[in-house]
Amino acid sequence: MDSQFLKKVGLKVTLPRIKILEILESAGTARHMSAEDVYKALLEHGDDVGLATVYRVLTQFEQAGILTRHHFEGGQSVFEMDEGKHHDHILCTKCGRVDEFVDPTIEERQKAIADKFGYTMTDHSLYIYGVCKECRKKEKA
Amino acid sequence: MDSQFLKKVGLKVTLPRIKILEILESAGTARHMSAEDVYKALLEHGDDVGLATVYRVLTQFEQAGILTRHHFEGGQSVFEMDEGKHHDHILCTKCGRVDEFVDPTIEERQKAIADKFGYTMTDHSLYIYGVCKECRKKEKA
DNA sequence: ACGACAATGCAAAAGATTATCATTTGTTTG
DNA sequence: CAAACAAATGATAATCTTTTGCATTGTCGT
Ligand SMILES: [Mn+2]
Ligand SMILES: [Mn+2]
Ligand SMILES: [Zn+2]
Ligand SMILES: [Zn+2]
Repeated sequence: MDSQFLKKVGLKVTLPRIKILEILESAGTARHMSAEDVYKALLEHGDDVGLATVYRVLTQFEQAGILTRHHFEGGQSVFEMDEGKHHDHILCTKCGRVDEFVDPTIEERQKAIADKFGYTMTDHSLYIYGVCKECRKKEKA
Repeated sequence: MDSQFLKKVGLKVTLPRIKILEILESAGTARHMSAEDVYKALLEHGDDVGLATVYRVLTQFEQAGILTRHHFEGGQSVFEMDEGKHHDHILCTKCGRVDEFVDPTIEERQKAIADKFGYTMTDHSLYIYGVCKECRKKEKA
């Protein structure tokens, strides 16, 4: 949260890092942001940070465990504050809406599958794609 | 399989398309190939096909339902012959090994989650990442 | 305040994929 | 079978996202 946090993970407390943290923390519903999203948000706030720095800092935050990186369909990486609790995502392919969920049964089954194939599981990614309720309404109209 | 298949889906029977089909069909264990992989395989066979054509044809085959496209971690799209039966993947992050599985319980739970959130599910992708047995052995040594 | 070293910004580079367009090839027709 | 037309190809340029090089600036412990 505060900048002492950065020191703790071995990163110097710089203006770009503080600003980027602020953006991510105050993102609200738009928790899932690409580097470009973060960059634009910074500019809108009047903070002039280079795009390359945004990329660098996001990667550092990811390695420090502050952020989680996702690979939604469509190319760019998206990041979100790591709130400690793992979750997966369901996305609307029409409007880009994102919802989060955790399903203990699925989590458990994944581990079982890894075991069965002799893998030590390090990570997994599950994305469900579909059309949300609002977008279905619009389509009918 | 044969080239009449191409006609059926509205694609002209051209040399590049036939060659690319052959590569994909005879891929064996290396079923999952990137455009670059296919391109290199063609060159090794002495078939001079342009990289742009490989990209175009793979996309066309995907749209025709002959191929399935996946987004494994690491940037490039990978393709595989569509054998009709859906499956998910578990990958070794050390050696690139890929295994395939189907878990009815997970499939079912995904549908339930989509319902719960009011989505009409159109697709989903599940990748489990880990270290395979062979690679664990090597690490210990 | 000083100095060592990390961090930044800009521009160039890289990697993957798509678009452009002149030329070639496949398919249809007579 | 050859002409005619449209579709497909290949070389290259362009795009998009992300990374890198490097000179300059900023941070932090002393
Ligand atoms: Mn999330
Ligand atoms: Mn597969
Ligand atoms: Zn929607
Ligand atoms: Zn392995």
